[in-house]
Amino acid sequence: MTKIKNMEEFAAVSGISRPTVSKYFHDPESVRSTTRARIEEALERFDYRPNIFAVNQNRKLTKNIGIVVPYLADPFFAEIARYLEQSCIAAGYRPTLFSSHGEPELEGEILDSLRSLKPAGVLLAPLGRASDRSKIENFSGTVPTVLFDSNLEGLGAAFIGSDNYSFVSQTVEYMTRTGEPPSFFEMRTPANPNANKRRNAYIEVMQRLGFEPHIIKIDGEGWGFEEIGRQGAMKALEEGALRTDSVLCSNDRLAIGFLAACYERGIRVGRKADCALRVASNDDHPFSKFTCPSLTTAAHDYDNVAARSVETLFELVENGGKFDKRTETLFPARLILRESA
Amino acid sequence: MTKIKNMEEFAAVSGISRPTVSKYFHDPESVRSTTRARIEEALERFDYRPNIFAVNQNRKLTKNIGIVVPYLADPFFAEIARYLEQSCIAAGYRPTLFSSHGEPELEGEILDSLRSLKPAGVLLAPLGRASDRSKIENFSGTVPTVLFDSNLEGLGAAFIGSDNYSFVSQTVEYMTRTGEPPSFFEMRTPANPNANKRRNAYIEVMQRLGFEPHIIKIDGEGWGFEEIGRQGAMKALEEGALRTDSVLCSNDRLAIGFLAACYERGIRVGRKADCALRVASNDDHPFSKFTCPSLTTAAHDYDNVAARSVETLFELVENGGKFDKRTETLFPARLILRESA
DNA sequence: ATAAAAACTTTACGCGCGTCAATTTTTAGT
DNA sequence: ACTAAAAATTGACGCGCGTAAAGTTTTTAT
Repeated sequence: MTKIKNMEEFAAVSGISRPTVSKYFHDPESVRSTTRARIEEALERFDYRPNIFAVNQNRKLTKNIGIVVPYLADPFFAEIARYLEQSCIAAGYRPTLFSSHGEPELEGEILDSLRSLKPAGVLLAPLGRASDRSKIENFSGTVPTVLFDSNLEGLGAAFIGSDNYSFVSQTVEYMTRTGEPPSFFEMRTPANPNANKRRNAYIEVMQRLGFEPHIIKIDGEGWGFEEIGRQGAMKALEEGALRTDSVLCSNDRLAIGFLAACYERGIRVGRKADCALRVASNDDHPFSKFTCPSLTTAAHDYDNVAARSVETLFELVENGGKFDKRTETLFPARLILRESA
Repeated sequence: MTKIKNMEEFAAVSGISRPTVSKYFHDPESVRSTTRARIEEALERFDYRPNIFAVNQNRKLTKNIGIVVPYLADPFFAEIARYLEQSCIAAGYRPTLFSSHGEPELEGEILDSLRSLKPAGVLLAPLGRASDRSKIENFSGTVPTVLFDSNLEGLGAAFIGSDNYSFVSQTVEYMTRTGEPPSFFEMRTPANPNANKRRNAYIEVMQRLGFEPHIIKIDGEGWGFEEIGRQGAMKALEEGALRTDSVLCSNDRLAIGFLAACYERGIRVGRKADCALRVASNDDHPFSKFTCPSLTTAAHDYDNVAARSVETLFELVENGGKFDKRTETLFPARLILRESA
């Protein structure tokens, strides 16, 4: 079996001219079926693959897609990244995964190095408040960009995410229907814009239901939400900051910390009679099934968010990188009843 | 400010010849300091970056490095990947992160697409038992490869990981010293070779200490360890499979499931007097601090494993991709005492 | 100051493939 | 079977940069 060095040689052994072979690799459907058969048969025998660097150098538009998430150590983002990756591959693109690791500077550097990859498009879940708006604006002006998970108003060609109102209204309504109205437990300066939407939704829903909103704001910076939640909960429990026996955490990672604090202090959490506190939350984090007690939460529509994100990006790419107007697509949550509330 | 299209133009505005500019980008130290100053001054004014595809097409050795982990939704791997990424960047390389997502076929596809990236080297944490040995053997014969976390005997130019004996001996010795000897809780057919080493270490240590080993093997396939651990624990607790009040789990993710099962069944876990069971584990998973109770475990030496892995890879690359003989470097564990045991 | 070494410039080729224009072959349609 | 349309071939150029050879300038050392 001779080694095939380049497309020239491969064209020779397959009996097809190089330009036609090139066309085949660009789009197999673009050549006659008999030709395609001959190329694919040669492909079986010689396992040649076009030099990816030469291809990308010459194509005006590459098949590269960048996927950027804010914090990969959060399994939520790892899961969604997985789905996005697979969808891109299935569509014939080459995804590359990046994590900002919670650092705004790194997010900027990623966008820089992404630019030099000349990607056909980018799926970007920004850090949020900490993001360099102007940098992202500049970037998405050059590269077709779809934002997901975390919305930065007006940035990117489209945004796909979850409807935070749907999350909070379901959890609040459930808790008020089955017991006392919840306090809202969140970080004082949340990194993520979803947090603000959730707080506002909490206030609105509580008022609509005729209850007075009560928000517990805890200190802490960074992306170590579990620890922040744990310490914040310790403090809140010590100070008796809860008005009722119900708490709604802004997100599951805070709730994980909250439950850990309750356990440490010997407070039984759950909806059973012998429990002193009910805790619910939002996100349906992969671990929320394994907390003690298991966490009642509102689940993202993972699949739809991810699927719609890639769909939108592909539309954007095929549309030349521009949409007439920026769209925002929000998917509702699904309430997951477990033991904690 | 004129747009710089290529190195030719950049060389012109910087007043240096293109070959010298090319040399600069390959290694800034390789040009005279006055020359370097002029280039860097021009760089300030024009922010030009060499076309990465053209560079990689022509260089015999790229600056690309592949990082492959078996399961990115496990925060342990996300964390180690983060460290590896940053070390590579600091050394002037361009890392690309891949996850096999627990699927052997995907691991193979990643190696294929990695090959076409012509990487200078690859840091590979294989799936383990499910990996296609011959494929990895073939790959590491072509591409300088360092294995980490999960050892496949004889494969890759080197292996860097943790000393499983150190993990288990510390946890077993601690548990026997402070209470009854533990049973060992593990999957019947573990995906990871570390699991086998841990079981053997458990048997050895127990015998050395004069206790009879007792292993509880649970069913389950795949990478959803928490759920496997939870169900296995439910079954084991129902059947009264525990010989003593102590359990050592093969890894933290199983332990997370175990603790969830205990909580569901109302079994108090911990080292206090009112507790019925002690549970310890291995890995120091990022979440293990927030379990209920918090998990006593043996921690990987994350930093050293990661640092040594990249160091070894760089040595390998500088050594032309071959070592005289394959080395295995193991780092000992550090016992983390928390509440569960 | 002078010779040798080091660094730079000029010129030129090649990498592997995209793409175009002109030509030839194959397919499809009445 | 004849013609127009579709597809493939041939030949050639260019992408942006690595790299080598030969000549020129600058630096280092005696």
